[in-house]
Amino acid sequence: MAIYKFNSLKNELNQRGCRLTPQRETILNVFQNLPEGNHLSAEELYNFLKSQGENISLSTVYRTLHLMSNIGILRELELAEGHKHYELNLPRNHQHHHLICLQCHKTFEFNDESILKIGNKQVEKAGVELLDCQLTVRAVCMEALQMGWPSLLPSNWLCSRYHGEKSGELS
Amino acid sequence: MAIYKFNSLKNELNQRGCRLTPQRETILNVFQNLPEGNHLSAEELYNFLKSQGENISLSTVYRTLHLMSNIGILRELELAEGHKHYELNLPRNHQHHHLICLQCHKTFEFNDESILKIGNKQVEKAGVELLDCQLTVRAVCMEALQMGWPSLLPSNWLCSRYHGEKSGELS
DNA sequence: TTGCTTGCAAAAATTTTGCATCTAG
DNA sequence: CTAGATGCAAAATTTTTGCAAGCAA
Repeated sequence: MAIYKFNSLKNELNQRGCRLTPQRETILNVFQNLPEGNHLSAEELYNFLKSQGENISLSTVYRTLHLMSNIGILRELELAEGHKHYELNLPRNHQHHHLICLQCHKTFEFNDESILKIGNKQVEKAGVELLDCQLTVRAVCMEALQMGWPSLLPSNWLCSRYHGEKSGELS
Repeated sequence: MAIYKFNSLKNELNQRGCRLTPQRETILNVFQNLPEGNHLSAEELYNFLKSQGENISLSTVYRTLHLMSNIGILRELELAEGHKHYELNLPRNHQHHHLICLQCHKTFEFNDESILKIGNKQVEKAGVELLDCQLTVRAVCMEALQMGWPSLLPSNWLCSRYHGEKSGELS
């Protein structure tokens, strides 16, 4: 389950002149233990760490998220409004994709191997190196459709599933 | 070139209990005249409008961008760090996708018809209605690779192409 | 040791909101 | 007319930064 053990992370970082600090290790661990399909924003990660007794500053959280995304260890997700979310960037063949309802921000996940093939084709054509490849489908969910979206939907109606920004909580 | 004429936009809005105001029309026009491949953030749109002598408040810009994205007239892009960008959500068969270098934020566009097919399959399976379907590929560009990314890349090196957040300016 | 990292607090950047006023339908 | 929209200014949110002190390699 854990993709990055202490040493592979260390190498990954050292190779770039970065260091493996306890904070970075802790943060990566959180992501490794996150059930598939969950993802965290900077703030959520910060609060989660705090709730676990880990005292890592919010700046460090932001800096770590950036670092790990730029390296390709994490992937940055743009699901609903507000903040970015992050999750582990699994080996290519395990990457999944997202379908989001713009009404309730509910997120569905799906896999499709041909997506990576498309990404690879483009990457090859452009002569660049692929880090992450994600398909994002924005849609309107069944519940909103049943409520009569678009014309009959009360302007401030909220899906029963809508709860703030998130689609999935840390269980 | 103009997808939405006055009346189709009006219908699109009225159908949802929204009104066609001069501000909304002006903003849509900006997007319709934006060369393909360009996209604007809220701030950029606001400044552009100002430069054209249009006095539309920043709040209205934000409110309009949200409205139009939720309706499916605009699509929200998550290219590089910082702010969201928006562009016209062209008819399905003209949608394009993005490849972004995480080092220089340079954006390449590409088309691939099979992507929409994948999106449609998922949308059908989930019983939702598709609004937008975009593949985002994050990568490291050739210039960074030539500089020796990852190991040899000076930590604060910037691609020659890097210029702030944007990949393309309003010409 | 040396230079990358951290935490803190302050600042910047981005987005949202309340409310009085205005206006499209 | 009336519900929806705007502009303004203030507030909230989200993210970045400078700098002294700490620590991995």
